Amino acid sequence: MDGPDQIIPLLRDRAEQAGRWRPQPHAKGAMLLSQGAPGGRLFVLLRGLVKLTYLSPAGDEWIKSFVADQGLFGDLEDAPQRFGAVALEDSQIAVLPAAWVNGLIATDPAIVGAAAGFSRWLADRKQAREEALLCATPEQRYQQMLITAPALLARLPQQDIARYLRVTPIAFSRIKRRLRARAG
Amino acid sequence: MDGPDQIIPLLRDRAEQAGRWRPQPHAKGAMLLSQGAPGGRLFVLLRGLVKLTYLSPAGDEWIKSFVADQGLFGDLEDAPQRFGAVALEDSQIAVLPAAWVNGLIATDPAIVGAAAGFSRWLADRKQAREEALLCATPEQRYQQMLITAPALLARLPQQDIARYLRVTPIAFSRIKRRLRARAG
DNA sequence: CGCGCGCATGAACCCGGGTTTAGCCCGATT
DNA sequence: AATCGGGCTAAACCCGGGTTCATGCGCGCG
Repeated sequence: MDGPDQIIPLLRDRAEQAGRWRPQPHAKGAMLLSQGAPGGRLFVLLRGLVKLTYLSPAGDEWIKSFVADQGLFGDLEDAPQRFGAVALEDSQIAVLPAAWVNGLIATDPAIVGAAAGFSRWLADRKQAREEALLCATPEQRYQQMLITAPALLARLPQQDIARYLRVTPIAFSRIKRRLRARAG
Repeated sequence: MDGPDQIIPLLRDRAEQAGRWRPQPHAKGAMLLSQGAPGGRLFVLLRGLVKLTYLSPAGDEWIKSFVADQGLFGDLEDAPQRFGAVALEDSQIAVLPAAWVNGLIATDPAIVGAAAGFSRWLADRKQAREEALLCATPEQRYQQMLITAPALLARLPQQDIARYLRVTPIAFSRIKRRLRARAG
């Protein structure tokens, strides 16, 4: 189950040949994608950290996932964006039109396999996220994160960790205190 | 965004030609798939109703989704099953080996498009489910279901609706009472 | 240098969901 | 017909998360 590492170099190579490779810097805090805006663009994160967010009807922000260092996000469908994206660190990002990428996936033999592998990897992660949201408490999700993604945790503001665990920052503070009290 | 309706007739046709089409009846309550068992099989539901379930470490069952009347479930990966499946009504189901289906998807030109369409449809539904779990309360999720899937709700036991909304049956009972009190 | 703003945390209170126990209804079994 | 069992609901109690208000800290800006 390979992540985005297989496909990004391929995308970069093909995009460079097509003269479409124009990575751009985005400052910490920049909104890269706003929910509801027209979609159809694939974002290639080359360096930095990004959060993908849902906006609830009540106006609260909840975090779908993070993309760190190297990764892909966006939507290959030409439909309104279902989620937003905000840079949490200064980031380097290239943007590719979904139509062009879809054409590539349909024709380029080397891309096909990498795209399929990335899709499987993504589906697997979504499955795990769904299972965690359904089966685990916020505290259990945090403990899981402590094990599987300690480096990421260190880079994230408490607010965003909380919004990812699906609690308020205050409740997250209490969770940490509970764990401190239990473990020393 | 098409559902499974496009691809099922194609799968049936190809499977019949390969002598692999053997639909079998399963009684209400039958466990079709148990979490952790070897995967690699695609289930084609032709009639009936099935729930897909996660088992939490604590032993509680939570419902990932329902498949009604006509649909596909299972896993095309050859990995341990991430979720279980139980028939909620007497059902008619054909089982196809994932390896064979994957071969079909790789070679049969008519299948390719239908499979891609189904994948998009599935990804879209997963996205919606994730957003609902993150952004909405159990009560809001129930109200949404009342609008979008009233026919399904009528066929489901209260327990399973609750396990899908991610509350206990008792809390679901309270939610319904609250809504009754508010609306008459 | 001091001011202010945002982030993290703490305390107090409320509310909704989990848990336990009990009662009801209905369908199936004997 | 009587009984048993499972599904649904109700009541009482507890706990964890949401909300609000307040404090402290660190950083940047004037």
